[in-house]
Amino acid sequence: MKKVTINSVAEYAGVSKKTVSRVLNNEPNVSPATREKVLKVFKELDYKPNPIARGLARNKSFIIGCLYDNPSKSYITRVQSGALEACHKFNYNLLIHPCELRGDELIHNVDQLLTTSRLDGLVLTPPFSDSQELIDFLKTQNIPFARVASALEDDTSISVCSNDEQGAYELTEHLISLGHKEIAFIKGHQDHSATEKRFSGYQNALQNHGIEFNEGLVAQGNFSYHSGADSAKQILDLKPMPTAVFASNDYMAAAVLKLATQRQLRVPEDISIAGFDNAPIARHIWPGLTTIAQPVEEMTRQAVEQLILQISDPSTEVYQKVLEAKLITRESTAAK
Amino acid sequence: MKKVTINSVAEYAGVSKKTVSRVLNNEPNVSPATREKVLKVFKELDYKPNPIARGLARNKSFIIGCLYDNPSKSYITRVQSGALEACHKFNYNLLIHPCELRGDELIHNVDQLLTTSRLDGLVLTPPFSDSQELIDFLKTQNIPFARVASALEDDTSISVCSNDEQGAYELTEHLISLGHKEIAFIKGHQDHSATEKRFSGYQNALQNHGIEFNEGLVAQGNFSYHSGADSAKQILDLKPMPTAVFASNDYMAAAVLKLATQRQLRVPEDISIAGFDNAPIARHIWPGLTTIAQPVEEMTRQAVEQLILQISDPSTEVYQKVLEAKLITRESTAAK
DNA sequence: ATGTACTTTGACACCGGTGTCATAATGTCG
DNA sequence: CGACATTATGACACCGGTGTCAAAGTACAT
Repeated sequence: MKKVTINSVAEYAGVSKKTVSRVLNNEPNVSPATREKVLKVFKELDYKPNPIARGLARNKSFIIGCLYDNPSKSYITRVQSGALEACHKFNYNLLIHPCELRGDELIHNVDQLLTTSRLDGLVLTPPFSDSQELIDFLKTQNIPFARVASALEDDTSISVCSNDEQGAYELTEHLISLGHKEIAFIKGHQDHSATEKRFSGYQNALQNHGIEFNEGLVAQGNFSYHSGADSAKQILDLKPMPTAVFASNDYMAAAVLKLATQRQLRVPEDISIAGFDNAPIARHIWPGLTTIAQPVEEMTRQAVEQLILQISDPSTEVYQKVLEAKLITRESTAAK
Repeated sequence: MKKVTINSVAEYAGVSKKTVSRVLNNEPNVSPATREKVLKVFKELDYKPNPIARGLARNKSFIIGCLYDNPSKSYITRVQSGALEACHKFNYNLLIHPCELRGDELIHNVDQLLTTSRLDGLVLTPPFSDSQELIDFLKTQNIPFARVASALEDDTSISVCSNDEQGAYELTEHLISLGHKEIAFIKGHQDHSATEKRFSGYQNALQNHGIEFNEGLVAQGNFSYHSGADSAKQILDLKPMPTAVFASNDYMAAAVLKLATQRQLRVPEDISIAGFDNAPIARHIWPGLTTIAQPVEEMTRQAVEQLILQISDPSTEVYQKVLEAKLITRESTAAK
């Protein structure tokens, strides 16, 4: 089985390789008869253009990179799944690149990635989507990128996020409507912009319902299950114990639930617990977690799709979108 | 900032591009003085070879593809993490490709992937690592591949797996040693070879301890949480109810735990529950799940590393390895 | 028939590397 | 010191596409 290249196709069809290239790329100025003829040869020889050769000629790789540093595996797989969907639609491929936000090496690390892989663009997921330093670097390097779930104000770069603040507001309101007044809150990782958004949604809801904010009910987590366990201990040890806990993500909420159960507390009778994200674990435990569903796949899908459009036509208008988050009530919250 | 290519380096160093290429690839027949000189220019100009051009010349892409179709997100991220580790070590990249095992399109789908992406090799994860059809296809296409966690007997292709049967045996023995005799079992997905391995480990342990195998205690799952929930219902409805449940993975075990808790059963006092895989969820719920830890990252890391060695030198001996699985006891199992 | 504008086509250089082979430089030994 | 083997180097084609530009073909108006 010999290799089928543009040359063999051209020879077989009796035209020049340039004409074959024209047909391949749907360029104008090919007579219908010629086009037909070449297309037939494509079929006969089962010709598939070599993306590497094309990449060399066009100085493109047709590969999008996805940067992440996130403790939540389910978040990452959801991100990947949305990104892949968009990539496949445009015949791009996805290269995944976990790396650490902290440390001076970030820029160097990304630089390395770019020069060794010749990526056409980057999708930044939290916490990278909030790193001003990284964004500035990418701009100087002229690398197209899109931000997912970023709170940074920058209308010169693509951004798709969901309304974290509103989601947190609704969830808090839900707890308040159930009669809760002492609602503890576990914050997320300091480097993630979502952390402040969710926190202020919580604060605003309290305020608008005439409940005084109490600093003592707030614990600092970092989105990891482990940090949730530490915060849970801190909160459940409070006297009096709050009647509800709102954790900034489901993993931390699961940790609260675990400790509460260990201490023989009944959930939700003795204490209500809520999370954020609607991660799989939220419905895999008992009681299921009341939470906020974020459209992670959809955010990433749109971000990557826009990124690819931007790459193929840099004059495309910069896309900025805020998607809605949705309250999901399960068994972990109940009236006081 | 101009582009630095092999040509500019050659010109700047006053040598031919071929000599630069020699230095780049550590080829012999370059005088130490010349090599030194060229290396210095590399540094001065901050030269990075273009992998696409190299790929075209060598007919290589330096990309490994990873095929998966697995309901467990944590399994997938663990696979990816091991694969990435090996890829980065050899300056390869990883392309992820979720696809469906079922359907006639599998071969076509993979064929498509290969021709459009020019992958240098494929890592097959369950259930693909057990698909004889796919393996035969890859062999005819002469595509290097490595199997992860496959039970298929084929000493002509790279394989790294863990000892599922022994793990299941040990876990069952653990339950028996706690005094359990009615141990229910939830099987995994029929397409996964691990399913039969784990099942026979369970059966063998029963037999060696003089406990009669009872078909009625076996439920058919498919590794998904949902199937675990169905099986849980079936098992907890049995009269008399078994005193222990061994699910073929942690997600299904978590589903059993959830239903048991919903029914006010105390775990492990009323019923012991065990899983397999040591997925994150095993320690995120209460009580924590007794389970078998599989070295997923390590399996994949070794598989990909060997795959790359195989690619760079096809005469490399075919690597086949079985890693050990390890019993992890937590709170979900106790004496009867 | 001729001029003009537009469409179609192909020759050829180029992207940035690698492989082949001829040639130049150097080393070895009688 | 000359004959020969060995090492170092570069010229050039090639991988499989795309971009540029000139030339050939076609349509239409005058």
